[in-house]
Amino acid sequence: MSTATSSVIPRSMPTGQRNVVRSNDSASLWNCTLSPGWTLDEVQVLRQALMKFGVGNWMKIIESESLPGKTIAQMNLQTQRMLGQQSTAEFNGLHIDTLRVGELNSLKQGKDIKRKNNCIVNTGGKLGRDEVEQRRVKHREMFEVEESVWRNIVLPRFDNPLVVLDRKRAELKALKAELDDVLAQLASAGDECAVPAGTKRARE
DNA sequence: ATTGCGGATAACCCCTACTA
DNA sequence: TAGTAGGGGTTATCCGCAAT
Repeated sequence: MSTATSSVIPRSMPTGQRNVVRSNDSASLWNCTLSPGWTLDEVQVLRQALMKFGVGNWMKIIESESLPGKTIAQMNLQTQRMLGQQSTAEFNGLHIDTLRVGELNSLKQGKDIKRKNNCIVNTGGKLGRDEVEQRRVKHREMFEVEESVWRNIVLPRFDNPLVVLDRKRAELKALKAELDDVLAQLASAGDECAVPAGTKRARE
């Protein structure tokens, strides 16, 4: 079979020669289902949340209930992916568009640029507090969006699936109790209406 | 031309140590 | 306690190549 092309783009390799689906490609996450972890919508919500609350303010994002079920660790990892670098401290508290930083990081080349999963990782020693602060000031000048913009960002709110599950369990428990009550009433009513066996047989 | 296999690579997430 | 940095395991996907 000639190499079949498809509009489906592999998520795991967004660029390159192999962005086609061949007949012998297995049914897999990228051509059948969403990958586990993050959906595109969730990534966009996180991007908006970081812009609104600032990088690193995970508790505010959790309290906003815009990303139910996501842990701080998951959000931090996804932020690293969007920024294109592992170290996020230098963006802490900044209201930035993380994908804009990520685009610039993706263009960086050089022998001192070490990447892991497309994220630039630290190769030198850990940055000192002063250097982190210097970088933060620089990033604020370069990337921070205007306050009037991030203040007006409205995040979607979703029910926490765990809360919904608990609510449904409580509902189920109440319904079972109600059912038991009704059955007990029926049994009680049945006893009261019960016709002596002999009488019934005589009527038949 | 098509199919199947297997090594290489990427994506995702967990875990732990550490810091403030 | 919250957050950061980094290592590493698991799984999916890519892609070359041999066989049919």
